[in-house]
Amino acid sequence: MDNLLANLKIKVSDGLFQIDPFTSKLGKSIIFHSVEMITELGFEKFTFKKLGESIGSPEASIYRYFKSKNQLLCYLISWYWGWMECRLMLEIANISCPNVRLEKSIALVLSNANENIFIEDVEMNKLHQIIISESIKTYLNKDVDTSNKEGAFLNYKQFVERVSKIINEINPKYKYPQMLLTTIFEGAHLQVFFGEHLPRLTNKQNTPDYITKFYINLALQSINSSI
Amino acid sequence: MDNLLANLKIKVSDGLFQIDPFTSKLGKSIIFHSVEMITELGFEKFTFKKLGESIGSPEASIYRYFKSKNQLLCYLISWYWGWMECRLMLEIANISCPNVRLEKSIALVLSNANENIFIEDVEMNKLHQIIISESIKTYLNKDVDTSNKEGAFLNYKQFVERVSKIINEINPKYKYPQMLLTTIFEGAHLQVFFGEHLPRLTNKQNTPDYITKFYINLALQSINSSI
DNA sequence: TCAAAATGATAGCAATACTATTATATTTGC
DNA sequence: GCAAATATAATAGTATTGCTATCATTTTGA
Repeated sequence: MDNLLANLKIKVSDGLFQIDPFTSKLGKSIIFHSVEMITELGFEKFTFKKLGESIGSPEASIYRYFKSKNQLLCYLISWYWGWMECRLMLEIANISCPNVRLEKSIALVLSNANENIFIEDVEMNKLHQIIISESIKTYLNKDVDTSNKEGAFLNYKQFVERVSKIINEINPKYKYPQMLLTTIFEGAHLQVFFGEHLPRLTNKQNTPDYITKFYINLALQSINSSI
Repeated sequence: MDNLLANLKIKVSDGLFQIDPFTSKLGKSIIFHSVEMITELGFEKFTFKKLGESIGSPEASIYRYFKSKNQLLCYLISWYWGWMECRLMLEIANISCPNVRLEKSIALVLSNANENIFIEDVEMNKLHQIIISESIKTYLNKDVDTSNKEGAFLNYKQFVERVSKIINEINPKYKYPQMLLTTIFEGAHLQVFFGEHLPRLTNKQNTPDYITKFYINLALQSINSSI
């Protein structure tokens, strides 16, 4: 599965970089080390200066690839969702039952906690941690409309779109597929975080897939009950 | 209703300030102007220097009340949830049916968009906007455990706790009340934001209360369906 | 092989997030 | 009513951040 995707170039909107990082050694190094560093320090304490030191390149060189650390974060997150869309296609291919496809889609969003896949040397596990803790920061700010125009959320929107089509197969009259899905995806990420840091805000169980099961139930009930 | 709460001091954990802002004129001015300014600029572009200028006091004086702009944000958000808990108590008092109480609780979380209430001169409408766009930033970071120990999330936890007790009245065997509620509350805030900035990630309707209705349905279905 | 492109080395700059010091008001307890 | 305590103002300073600019050097691809 990782081998298959290893030959696949994940498309990211060209408003999210100055130079495509996967066209050079330095660019790939920026991606690799930024994932490591943001996972370790968190986005607030992460700086291009520190990144430069860890890469062994000057800060200014990084700015040739990404005009700001925000743009880099947007890139990483978009890249993640591009990859998730590929995984989704493989995961639901040749499965006729839309309910099963939906279940697999939801499980996929939470799957990175269990397995670990490397793409272009990047530990996708760590990128998943970044998605959980940092992705919301890319849109919950005053520059959201600009980022949106630059295509920052395209891959995420496409992912949501694809799954929402499955919902419409199950129940063509269901009116809120996107709303339900973003509730579930963002909620799922949040529950992972709460489980680790704010347990009173969740209901952590011993089974590793309790979050997945909870949201699959939530989804199916909502979709099937409404007329 | 605002008159009633006007005489009520909202309790905020004392780890969230250096000097209680409601004990002095300058402190109140900090609260008032910070709400105005964070709403307008967003948290990232908000600084104590700008706040000082708008108040007419030096930056250093603000640091005597709050050790950082993060602490101030935590204070504001905790104060909001303290106020919401008061509103909740009033809202559900003397209502015997737990389903109705739950419905009113969920509606309450989204109510600030419609009405506007002033507490201590603060437009709670604007504070609600801050909750929507900024509150997640208080916990999605590497200092979350420290903030948690300082009591930053106590008022929110209490609010969730109270509503989760209503869920347990409806279905004592329901295992995920906190999980369901944080999914709904955070989701509800997010859908408001998406409706304004990222419409492809939601399903905006013409009716003003479509989000409320969606989440009330979601909640009741989930609670009643599980054994 | 030679020009174009990418990278490195270095400097600089305005803004941010604070801390520290001293002077001046303001409140308060007696 | 007045001294003492406290709060606030005025000012300065510092390390870091988030960039931009310049020029030398290395790499590259045609």
